[in-house]
Amino acid sequence: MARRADHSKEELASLVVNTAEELIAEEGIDAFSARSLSRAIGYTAGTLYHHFKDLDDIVTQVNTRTLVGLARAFADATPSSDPRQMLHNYADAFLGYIALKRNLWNALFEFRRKPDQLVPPWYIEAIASLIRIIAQCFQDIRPDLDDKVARQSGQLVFASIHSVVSLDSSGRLNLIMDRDIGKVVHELVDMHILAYAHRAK
Amino acid sequence: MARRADHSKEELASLVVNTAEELIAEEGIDAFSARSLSRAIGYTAGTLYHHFKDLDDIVTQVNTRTLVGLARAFADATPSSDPRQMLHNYADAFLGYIALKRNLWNALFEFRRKPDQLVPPWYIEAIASLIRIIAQCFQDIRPDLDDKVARQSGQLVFASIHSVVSLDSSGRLNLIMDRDIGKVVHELVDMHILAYAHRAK
DNA sequence: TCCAGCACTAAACGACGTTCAATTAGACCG
DNA sequence: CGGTCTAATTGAACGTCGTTTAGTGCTGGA
Repeated sequence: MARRADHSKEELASLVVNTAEELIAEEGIDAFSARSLSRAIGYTAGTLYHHFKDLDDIVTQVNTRTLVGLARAFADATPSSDPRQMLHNYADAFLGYIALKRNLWNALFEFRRKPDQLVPPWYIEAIASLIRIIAQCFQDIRPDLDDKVARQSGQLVFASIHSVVSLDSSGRLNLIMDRDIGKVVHELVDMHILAYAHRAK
Repeated sequence: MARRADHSKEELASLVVNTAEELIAEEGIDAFSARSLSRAIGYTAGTLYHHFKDLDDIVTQVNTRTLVGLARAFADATPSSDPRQMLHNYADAFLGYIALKRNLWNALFEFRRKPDQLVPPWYIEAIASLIRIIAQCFQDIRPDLDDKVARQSGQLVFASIHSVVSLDSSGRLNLIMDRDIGKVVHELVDMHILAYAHRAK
């Protein structure tokens, strides 16, 4: 066959990314493949490669959406004037978002790009902006401390929570602990708050 | 061909696991395959399946060795009478071991077993015993606290460090923070000590 | 209306994990 | 020693994967 009038270049591109997102969300990243995706959109696998560099390219676009969605979830977190409470609210926003998009979140960290391939800079920036939000809470708890310290705490708490969550999503949290993920995350938040509040000036 | 006198059943089994360990250590879990392993030992891929259930079975045996090695590294950690210092020494033992066996450590957490497959119980026990060692340090810092709390702190610090290390090994730590893994791990330890020391009774 | 160029397909490549019929070397028995 | 049974090993096969490419025919512009 040859050219089809079914979709314009742009329509096809967004059809691909939309369908990829649905497939990953429903079946998980392991069941996702060039062939299953092309089958789902009614084209051949080869067609994907005329519109995208490779599968990584497609997954990366899906991942970007996932990160944007998390940013929105943070923005929608229950407000509070107490920075400690706010940290817990962010934690809940995080937990809620991930519960909703488990497979998509896993794709962000489980999908194996080719060895040398470097992470797109807007990934880093998207995460950095989330960490800035968290760091602001720490800053509010102890305004006398250097904001470098607050940023550091923000990174640490984000990394800690991410790790626990990803252990949980991949079914390996019970390798390390026997408690519920929600409990653990809030314990971690309390821990970081407690440590931060007692830091030497 | 048929039966060969090259190796006894036991010899072949340990040849397989030894070679698998070497291959994973050198090339990483991604480059590891039934075909590359069988090529390395001078047998056909089919032969592997007469001695092991599947590849998962082989990787699991390698992973068990990795865990045992980590336990030994903990046992060999620099002793100290100060429990806080000791926690840092364990952290260094952990970092040192992983620096040495990066690919093997990644295999433990990156290898994707089939969906339903459950983690072997001695995995969990091996990790639990490491956490007990860590929890003991916490207990020593504040003997007045319940030992449940100490265990909980042990789990949290283990999970946190594990996560940061695995983010680092998979090249994703810089998604979240810009600092050296060693620095980050010791910051985490300090944070957990600080929080633990200030816990309400 | 014609044609160049583009979008698309189908087939192919070399990998992967896994299975299995066929083969045959070694073990055992008489 | 000869025969037979057993179990270890092979090689080919199946269906999967990501990716490439030659060829085909539709479509937009002249």
